[in-house]
Amino acid sequence: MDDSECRAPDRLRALPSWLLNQAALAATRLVGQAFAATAMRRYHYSLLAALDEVGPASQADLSRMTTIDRSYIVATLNDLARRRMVERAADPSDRRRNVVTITSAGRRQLRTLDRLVGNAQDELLAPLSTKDRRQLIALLTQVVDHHAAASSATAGM
Amino acid sequence: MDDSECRAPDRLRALPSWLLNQAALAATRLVGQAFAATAMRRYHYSLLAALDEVGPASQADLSRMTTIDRSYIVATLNDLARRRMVERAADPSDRRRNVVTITSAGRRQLRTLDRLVGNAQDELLAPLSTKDRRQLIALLTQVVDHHAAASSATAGM
DNA sequence: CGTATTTCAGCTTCACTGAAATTC
DNA sequence: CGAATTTCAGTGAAGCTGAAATAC
Repeated sequence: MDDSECRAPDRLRALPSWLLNQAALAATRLVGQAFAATAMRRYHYSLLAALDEVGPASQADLSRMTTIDRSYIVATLNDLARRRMVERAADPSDRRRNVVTITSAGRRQLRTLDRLVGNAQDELLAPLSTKDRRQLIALLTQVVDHHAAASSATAGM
Repeated sequence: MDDSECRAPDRLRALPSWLLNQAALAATRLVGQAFAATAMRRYHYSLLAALDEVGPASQADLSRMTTIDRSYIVATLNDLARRRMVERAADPSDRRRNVVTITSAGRRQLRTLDRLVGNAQDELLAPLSTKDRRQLIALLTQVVDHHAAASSATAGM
């Protein structure tokens, strides 16, 4: 039983879309393992990080910032509110909106998650040099920004 | 309504795992749109490509090659067999195994999908120069191979 | 009026687990 | 006996749609 069946076909290995999906899968697994002990998932982290960085925000804004679907925002904020990591209040200036605010417990949890996420990034990029890591980040950022701009343009039509 | 809510927080934008997930999402969307008219999904393509490249194979081998879960291999091959794009036969030398073979209809479909996938790659990497595309592929390949080796090592324990 | 926000219900893809039946 | 293969049942995360209620 050699490893001839263990390497992906070159047809797939040459595809950027396949490579991206495989790499993203590895990333998701590593972050998931790092978070396992905290009973938090990536979406919890994304929302806490966004709220910590931009301050109180509406759920629609959070959805646009993080690209997390509006329906998943609701469910994830329910989790975070139950654990007293965020607070929801009606926006007095626009009563359709909720103003979501991170609590000090949320900030404390965020610091823990920051550390766990950082370790997972190191594992993820273990085979790359510091220079290669920067290069990968720069290339991915170009791709992501390009398609974020494209999708927000089509969303407005 | 400026775009202050439309850009992801720097905390997330700096994370390789976040960038990979966002880029993989764009890739999945583009390939999905390209395949929409064919009623085929990415997994159908992966299996057809693998069978075309390595010849007849067992389902377990296909699973290891493509990293598609064994249970999903069954379902996807059912689809492909119903459309006469693959054939399943018992392996006379090991009656636990099925030998899966691509048909000429499968090869014909594969050529169509190859073209659609190629176009999607071009859209995906549109913001990058030819040199940058090669660089991105090389970096992703290093990451993917590293974690493929790691997971096949732990799988054997 | 149309549009935006929150929320809920539901659908699909897909990663993963467990277990049964069969064969090696 | 243990181990591998195929298959099925089921779980959960996550992307996406549609619609209702409310407010702008």
